[in-house]
Amino acid sequence: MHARKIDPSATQPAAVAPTTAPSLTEPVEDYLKAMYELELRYGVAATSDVAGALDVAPASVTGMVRRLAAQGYVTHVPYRGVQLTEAGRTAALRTIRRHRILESYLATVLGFPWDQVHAEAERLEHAASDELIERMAAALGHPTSDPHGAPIPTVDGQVDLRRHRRLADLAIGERATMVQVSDKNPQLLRYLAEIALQPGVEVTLLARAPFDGPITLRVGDAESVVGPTLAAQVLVDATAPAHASAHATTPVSTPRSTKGRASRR
Amino acid sequence: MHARKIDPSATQPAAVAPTTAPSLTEPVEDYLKAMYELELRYGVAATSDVAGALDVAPASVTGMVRRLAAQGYVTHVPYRGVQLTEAGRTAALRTIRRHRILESYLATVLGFPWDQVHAEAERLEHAASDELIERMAAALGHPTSDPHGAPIPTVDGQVDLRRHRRLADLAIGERATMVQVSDKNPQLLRYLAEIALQPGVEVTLLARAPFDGPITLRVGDAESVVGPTLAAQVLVDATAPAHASAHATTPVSTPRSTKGRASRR
DNA sequence: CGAAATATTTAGTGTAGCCTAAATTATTGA
DNA sequence: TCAATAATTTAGGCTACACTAAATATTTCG
Repeated sequence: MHARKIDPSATQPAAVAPTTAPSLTEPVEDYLKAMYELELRYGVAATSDVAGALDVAPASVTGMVRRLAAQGYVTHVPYRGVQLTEAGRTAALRTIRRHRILESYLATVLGFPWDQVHAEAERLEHAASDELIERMAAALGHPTSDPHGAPIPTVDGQVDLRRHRRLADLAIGERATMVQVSDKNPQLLRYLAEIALQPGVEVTLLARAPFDGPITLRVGDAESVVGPTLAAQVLVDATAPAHASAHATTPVSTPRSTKGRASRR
Repeated sequence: MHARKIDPSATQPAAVAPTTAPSLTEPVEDYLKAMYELELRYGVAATSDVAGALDVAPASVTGMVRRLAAQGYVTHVPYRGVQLTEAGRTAALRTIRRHRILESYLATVLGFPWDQVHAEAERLEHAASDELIERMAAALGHPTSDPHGAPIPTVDGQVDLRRHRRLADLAIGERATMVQVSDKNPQLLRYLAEIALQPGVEVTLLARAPFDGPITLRVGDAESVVGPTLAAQVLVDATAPAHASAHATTPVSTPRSTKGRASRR
């Protein structure tokens, strides 16, 4: 072979893309996860929303965003919010996968009540190795959703992004299957467990009092009356065939260009 | 009630002793654990030994020791080493309990090979809640030793401190039960697994070549020849009655005043 | 015993993340 | 439209934990 011209810009070590996972710090993983979730909901992650989600001062978010942008995990237009890059999204989904598998394992295998698994997974998600996570997933038969019904991203970053209807929006007399609720409010979760309103369960909206009044439900065989705030947080799907637990294999995709999403104020 | 004089030094919040576990940082837990183990072996933890155990510079240890002493976890005589206080020992034993229960759980329930559990437990021990640890312990039937034979401290800080003989020190023809080996050397552990030399197994020392030469063993039904370095790391007990696995209930105690222990150089 | 070797501590730095207060930019509504 | 309000960033600090280099104490050994 003959000599080749060498691009001088290539003589420096050139920041080779690491083939191994770069091992992010705990705060970094938390920021990326929070930003992913905000971006999913609002199209963009606002500084104050991130601050609220992580319970830190807005100024701290600005500082972290600077670091994350320098490392290529986010793009940032000052005063305009943050968007994850591909690398950022990948990292966020990895953390979310760990979190949800941990939640599932803690609830299913170790018998944790479903209102406690979030807090526990929140800490373990930063410490568990990939091997541990995959062993847990295998022990569970590779679940596709966590105890609260949230979809578990695959190892290669695919997530079920289907949106669900809110229980609050059912028509009177309409029947549906409860599919999901946020894992972040233990009191709410305890109450839902009490009235047996959990993923996979059949619900019928029996009545809705006017002026945002209480909503009467049939849950399984029992009746419950709940407030509109609760009903807005519970997601449901039109009642499908039979099998109640894990979602069957269904269309799945990664959120690509999110541009042109609804902005929010 | 009448007016009282107020001690001005008491007007600041006064650093009330926390009744809940103070939640130590990860580095602090690591330092205390390392110091506990060094103190057990040598009576006192030398700065350079701590540095070696944690793979940090000696100067970093001095800095941390200052902080730990200020918080009451250790006492420090400059140039003379460190001793854990009661609080320090309690914290260290808590971390060690977590570590060993995690190792047991990972090996027994999740099928991790015994040479991998140390590294995994090393990270999880800082993140797992007490509740998780106790649920794991319960799932295992409250084991008293980990996969490498190390005794698991009880919740209230009791540990089995019995010393064991080294395999290397058996007399020729003597038979014993393998009881323990350090969890820190994966290669050694893989090799021991290969020759089936694991806790609970019967060993007989068949021959010892002179000048620190190789040692011939019968392990179960097979014969193996091992070096003296390996044989010095494996701990054994005079072969007892029958049951091979976990130690039965046996005298247990906390290391109290360790003063007057052998100093080491 | 005293010099060389070894262990330890001090001094001076650096980085990641967090904070508050003050400045700046964007948004809203009268 | 523009002033008030809200959101964001800048400026300046702080703490924990690490490092290197230099100073000091201890131990060992000729």
